[in-house]
Amino acid sequence: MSTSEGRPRLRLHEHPTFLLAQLGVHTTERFGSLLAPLNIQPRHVAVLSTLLDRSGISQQQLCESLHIHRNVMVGMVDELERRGLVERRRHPVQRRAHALHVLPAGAELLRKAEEILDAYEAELFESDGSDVRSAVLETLQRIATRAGVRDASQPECGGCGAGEQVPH
Amino acid sequence: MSTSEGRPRLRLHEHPTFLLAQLGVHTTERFGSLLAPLNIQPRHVAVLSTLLDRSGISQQQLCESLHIHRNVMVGMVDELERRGLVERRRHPVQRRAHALHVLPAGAELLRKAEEILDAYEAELFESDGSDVRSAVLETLQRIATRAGVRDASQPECGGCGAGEQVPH
DNA sequence: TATTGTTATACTCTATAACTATA
DNA sequence: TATAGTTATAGAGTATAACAATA
Repeated sequence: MSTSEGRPRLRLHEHPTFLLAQLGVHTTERFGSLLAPLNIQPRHVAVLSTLLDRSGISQQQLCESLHIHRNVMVGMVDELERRGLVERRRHPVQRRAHALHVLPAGAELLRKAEEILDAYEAELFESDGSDVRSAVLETLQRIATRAGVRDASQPECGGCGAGEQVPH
Repeated sequence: MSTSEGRPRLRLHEHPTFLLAQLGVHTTERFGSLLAPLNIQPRHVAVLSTLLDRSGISQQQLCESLHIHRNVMVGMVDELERRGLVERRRHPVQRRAHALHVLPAGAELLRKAEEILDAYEAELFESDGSDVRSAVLETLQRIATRAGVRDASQPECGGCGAGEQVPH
């Protein structure tokens, strides 16, 4: 009963929690629509991008980076491998692990996807200068760090843009 | 082949699209955990908050505000009504519509939920002053407007914080 | 015993459609 | 015919568990 009449109730869009939730769903959905011609989803972009940055990592490492569960990752890598975009190779030291590599077709597809992503984000920031964009990015990264999301400056931290949860 | 070697590839967390997606999922999950003792979810907070602001609206109007489909809303209102938190009354002019109202128990539960939400958002913004917080909020609202989310300044625009999609 | 990858099953959520009653 | 609400069914996605191979 401490704040029962002092300050007026906030509407949903005055709460960053709800704004972030709605923005996250909306941008993912929109980016997914823009990716449709390439026949991939945002999560595949996350996988390809991570693998291109850190070639040869295991599925397990990939799972930890993207917060996608092992069971789900199997199917995703299956599909990407079937389409000739990535490849499972023998791991140099751990024989029970696979070493994942992006194939040329995968790198080319990623390049096209990133063009689409860049265009979409340019649309998001419209007439804003690069200073505003970097300020917003920095703010989001800071909130992410505070929210408990792994340090956004670390290369092993990724976002899949699809909201998958790891079972516990 | 325009940008194939000029600028280096951006990591996932340098893309606001992926940051927003991950933040949206994370904050919703975290807020949901904090709400667990009240036995409700973020979407229920959105419903109660909207109904308290606009008492007597129909289910259809509530659906449009929160971007939740009619079919899903039936079950949500059923549950809230069963728990004595909201009530379906006769609509004064449209006999085929229901007029939704928050009951005292629902208002009390919402008050507790908003205390939890305020505490969580204070944690998100830690040592930041109210000026930083309002700047971030304004930025998010501006991006939301640009992204095509309905004008965040309009009272009939809400976010459910759960990512439900309306079938098309 | 713990880890990596895989498979199978059950469950949750949601998309689609169809229905009733009002207008 | 169109709208508000409801119900039922099927499908997509995911959690849980269990398994084989390796360490």
